[in-house]
Amino acid sequence: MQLYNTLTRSKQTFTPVHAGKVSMYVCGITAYDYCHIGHARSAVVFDVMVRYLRSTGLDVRFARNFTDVDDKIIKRAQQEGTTSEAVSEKYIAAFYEDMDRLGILRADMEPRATKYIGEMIKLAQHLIDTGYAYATPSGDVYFSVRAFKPYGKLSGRNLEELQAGARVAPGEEKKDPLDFALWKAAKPGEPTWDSPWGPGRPGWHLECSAMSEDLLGLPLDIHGGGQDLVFPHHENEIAQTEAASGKEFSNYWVHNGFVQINSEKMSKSLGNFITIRDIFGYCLPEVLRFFLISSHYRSPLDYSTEALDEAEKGIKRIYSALAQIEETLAGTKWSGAAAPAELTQECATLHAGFAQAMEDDLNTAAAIGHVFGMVRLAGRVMEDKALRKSQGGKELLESIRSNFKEYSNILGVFGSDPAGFLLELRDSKAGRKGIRAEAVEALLAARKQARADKNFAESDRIRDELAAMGVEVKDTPTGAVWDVA
RNA sequence: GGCGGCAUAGCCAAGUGGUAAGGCAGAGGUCUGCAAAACCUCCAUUCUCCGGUUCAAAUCCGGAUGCCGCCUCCA
Repeated sequence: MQLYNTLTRSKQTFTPVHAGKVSMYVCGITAYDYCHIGHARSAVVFDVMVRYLRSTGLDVRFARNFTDVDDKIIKRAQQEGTTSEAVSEKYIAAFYEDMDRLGILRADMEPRATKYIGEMIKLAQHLIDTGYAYATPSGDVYFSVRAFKPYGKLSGRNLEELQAGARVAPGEEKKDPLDFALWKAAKPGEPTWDSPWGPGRPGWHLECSAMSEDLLGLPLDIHGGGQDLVFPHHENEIAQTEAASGKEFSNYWVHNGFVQINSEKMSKSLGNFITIRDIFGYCLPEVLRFFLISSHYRSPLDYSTEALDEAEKGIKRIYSALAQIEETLAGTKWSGAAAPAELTQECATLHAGFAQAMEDDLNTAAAIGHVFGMVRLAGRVMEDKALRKSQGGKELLESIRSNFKEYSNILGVFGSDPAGFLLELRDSKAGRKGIRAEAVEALLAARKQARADKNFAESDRIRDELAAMGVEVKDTPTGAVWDVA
């Protein structure tokens, strides 16, 4: 497949180091708060990437870390009068809750920084020994950025540019403002570990270098994360790993675009910060997931409830088709007629189109276009009264159904039981609009009686009353069902 | 100030040299007691603007305008 590589700023054909196997490392969360929609996007993007690579037969080994020692965690622990460990445990548990609901597969390896202190100390010591790092009298260890010549290759910056923006915090003993911390000397009230430089804790960038090499070996095939990690986090990881090993760190660097609110970056300081669980209070998790994959992973994505509503309509249409397919295939009598060749051909073309879109830098937006094509095709088959009862129609619907199975395994959406999902979706919308199911059912019972009495005026009056509540009534051969407009 | 990205219909969104996917909304039709869903048809001679290269440009080049991101923790 073609993958956009931040390192080369171009799409490249993805070729793993070892044929048939892929090593992939994605920077996970710092566990100090509930995950927000940006975390959701990153998680979904790389989840789809793993699922897709696996669907093509590749053996993917996937690692995603948890940062469980960090300034923000320490600060949070102090605010809450608890320990860093308690804070990170709490938010890692919350991460799993949210991500499970979003349909994110567990990574094969989910290392935590605090379990890799020994490896990090070794790596820092090695960098000191080889002249890439130095310890200060107070017990900090810094990486000498100028000692690593390719520094800036990922983010496309030169040292002079960086020099202008660099700054030294009071109390730091950096030899150069560009240098960054590998190890931080202990401060009162912080978690510490013993090291050759005295008690302290690791700097943020070091963990990914230590853990990825230990778990996956060098070079990695793919290293991923949010766009904001390009600089300085990933740049610093490259410096650490490549200086220490003399090897390339990762062949492909993949970064997902931001989620924005009103075309602006979401951030706590702007007060436009939305957590995943906030959104789950509004719509079903699968709606959020569908929204996140409905545009290309590198584009900025503007969040709004209106956008979620639109995603909800889209996924509803897909599930409605799936439900109808199930219903049709539940029939038992089939005539011998074959399906028209052009419909069979269209099915094959759409299916190939889906794969081509995924091959092109994981273009889920284009892929979903083909999914809708498949929905329309199914609709045409079932619309034709003869075709829907024919052997050929049955076979076509079966292959459409099996294609959808494949799409759902790759995209992680529309894999639920269709009828059940549609009911859940209805209840979700009803809850949002304050519609009570019992009230609707009571009116429907009255309408049923009116219809039985051929009192269509009354029947329509009740329909109008329900419509005013935002409830749509559908008459089916097995009785009336309702939905929320 | 330095670096980078984006600009496609009412809205969302693919498309990076061969004559504008898809979704939502909208219009007409089939079906229906009436509806809804579904299906069919229609809905950008045109891709922010101005130049240029080319047989051919939304796509490449130059310029302008607007929006956004990074340069500090950040998915």
